[in-house]
Amino acid sequence: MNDRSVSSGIALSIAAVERDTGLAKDTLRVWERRYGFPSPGRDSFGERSYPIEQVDKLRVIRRLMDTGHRPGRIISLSLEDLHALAAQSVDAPRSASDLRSDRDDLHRFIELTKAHDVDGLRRALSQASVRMGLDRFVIDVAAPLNRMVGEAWARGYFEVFEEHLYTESMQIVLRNAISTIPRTGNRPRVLLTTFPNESHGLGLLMVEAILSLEGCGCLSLGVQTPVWDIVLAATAQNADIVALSFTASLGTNAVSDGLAELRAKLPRATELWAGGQSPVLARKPPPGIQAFRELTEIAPAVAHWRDRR
Amino acid sequence: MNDRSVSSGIALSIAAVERDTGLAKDTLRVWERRYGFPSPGRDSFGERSYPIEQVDKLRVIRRLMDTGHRPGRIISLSLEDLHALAAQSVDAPRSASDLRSDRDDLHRFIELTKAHDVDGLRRALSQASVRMGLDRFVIDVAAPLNRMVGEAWARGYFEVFEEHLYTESMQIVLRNAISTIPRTGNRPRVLLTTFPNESHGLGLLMVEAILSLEGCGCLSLGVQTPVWDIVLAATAQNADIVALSFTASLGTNAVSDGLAELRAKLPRATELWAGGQSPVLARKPPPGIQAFRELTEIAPAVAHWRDRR
DNA sequence: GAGATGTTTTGTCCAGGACAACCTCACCGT
DNA sequence: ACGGTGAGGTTGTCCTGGACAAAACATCTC
Repeated sequence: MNDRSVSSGIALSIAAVERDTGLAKDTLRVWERRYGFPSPGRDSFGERSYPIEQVDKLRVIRRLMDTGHRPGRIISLSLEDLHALAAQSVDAPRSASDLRSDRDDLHRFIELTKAHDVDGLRRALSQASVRMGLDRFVIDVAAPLNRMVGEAWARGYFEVFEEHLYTESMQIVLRNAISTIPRTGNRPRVLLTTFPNESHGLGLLMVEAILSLEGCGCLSLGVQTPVWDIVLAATAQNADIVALSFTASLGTNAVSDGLAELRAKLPRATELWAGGQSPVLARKPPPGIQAFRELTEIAPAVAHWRDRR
Repeated sequence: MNDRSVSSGIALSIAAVERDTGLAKDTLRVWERRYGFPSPGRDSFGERSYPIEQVDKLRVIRRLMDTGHRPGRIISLSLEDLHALAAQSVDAPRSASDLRSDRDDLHRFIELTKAHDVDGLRRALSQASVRMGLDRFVIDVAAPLNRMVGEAWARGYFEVFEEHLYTESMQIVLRNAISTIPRTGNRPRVLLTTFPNESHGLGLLMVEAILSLEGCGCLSLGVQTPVWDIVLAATAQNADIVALSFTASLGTNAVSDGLAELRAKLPRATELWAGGQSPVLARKPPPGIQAFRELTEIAPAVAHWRDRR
């Protein structure tokens, strides 16, 4: 309705910052009030005008919060300190399952992405998937690679667009692989989707790959399905299981509220499976919902479901 | 942070309504103040609690606004009147290019979607694409079908999840078809993406199909790339053209602001192409930006680009 | 009819206050 | 040593009511 957010290269409106950082307008204002950061200038209409450097810092803070940090503690740190913090929290949990050799292997893909060699990346991923088999590829390559890419971004090594290059390539490879799996259409029938505001579809594809290999009848609605429509779809398709995928980008409460709402509206007999990086799932699995921390838990869960029939 | 939006089946919090309708919280409050609708109840904390029927009506209003209606004029109409209005604005512009026989053909796909026969739909689309050739398929089937599906939803004929079923199937078919086109990697090199908050990737795929058939070197970043990262990617990839796709869902100002910002940051030599349903593109093509109303304009534009070299 | 000029409509921004849920941590009893 | 409990700090989201620029529309003039 106006051009408040035009920000010709130098500064952004509050709406543009919300768009680029994922932080709500209310949150941006209250941080300014409480912590003194961000400290936007004002344009000729008296409205906030955020310098690009502050927006960059906000993005890094947002990312660190996704990994468990709290704003009050980190908001006053310098950009360098924040990057150091990101690198440090990455190094810490490197343990058992991440063997050195695996990581070195995976680094190849990271470097291909960094070199912007999309064709090479796609070919390498595709080859790996064929060589290892889709299930091992998803669990041993796709999943850890996703994490590494996220970490690379947090450390400032990757730009957002490089993350997009990777995501797009991985999606294409996964979709391709899935389409070669013969559709048995067997039970359990699984409906796959994400909540609104959760636009990350990679997790969905990984789950779909594993479930399809297990011989489940998968139907993906793609991303961002409103709760009520998930219910309608599950009923219409007579789904045995509704599977949702989350990243940390979706707010904690959006996850727990949405799950509770969905559980309430879904028929008793329909199971609700939730997986992904959201902290909610790690801590307290809400009642009536099966939370997955690892992709490896899926196959046993399917077997268990079949046992119960 | 709390469970305000839990809304156990009966009513939604303002955040949930924003999520499900795409109307900003501020807008919801100001409509209530001005028009008396929506008129949410209050929960035990004194916070707005929107009955599900009002949310449904809001969604329809939102959709009608995308097609040119103004809230003040339609907000007091009943749901039936709104549906009638939707059906009417659909019938009106049915003219030249939409021949009767074509539409009957396309109705087959609509009915397959309505029957939730995903496999059948996917097969039928795939066959059509092979039979007609990808370029004609995109222009004569995919594009009008998209419009028909949107209209079917506005009329209340489709649920959101049925739209998702259609979208997902069409995406799979298009991706499949695109992957069979030999990658020449020739000029012009085109970078494809959408702005943040524009999560609809179908338009992108249709454009990618046409451009690839024309022998362009396409690179898609997927949806929702921040402006600054589009610039970085275009520079890194040495793109000749940046192509953006819009639906009417992205706010008018978000489109024009974003385009202006992007144009300012992009190198002069890089062309900026924008296409889709956004009203902004129809009315006034902003300076330095090439606006496309129809997919058929793309091929000549590519030819024209090559002429200039 | 085309263009200039007023008027209404509409979305977004603002300030500053409130509060429930969450997190942290010191304290206590076993 | 350790699990539980409660006080207090932290944090995101919601609230009210006001303001204003841009867009859309209506009206008048040549």
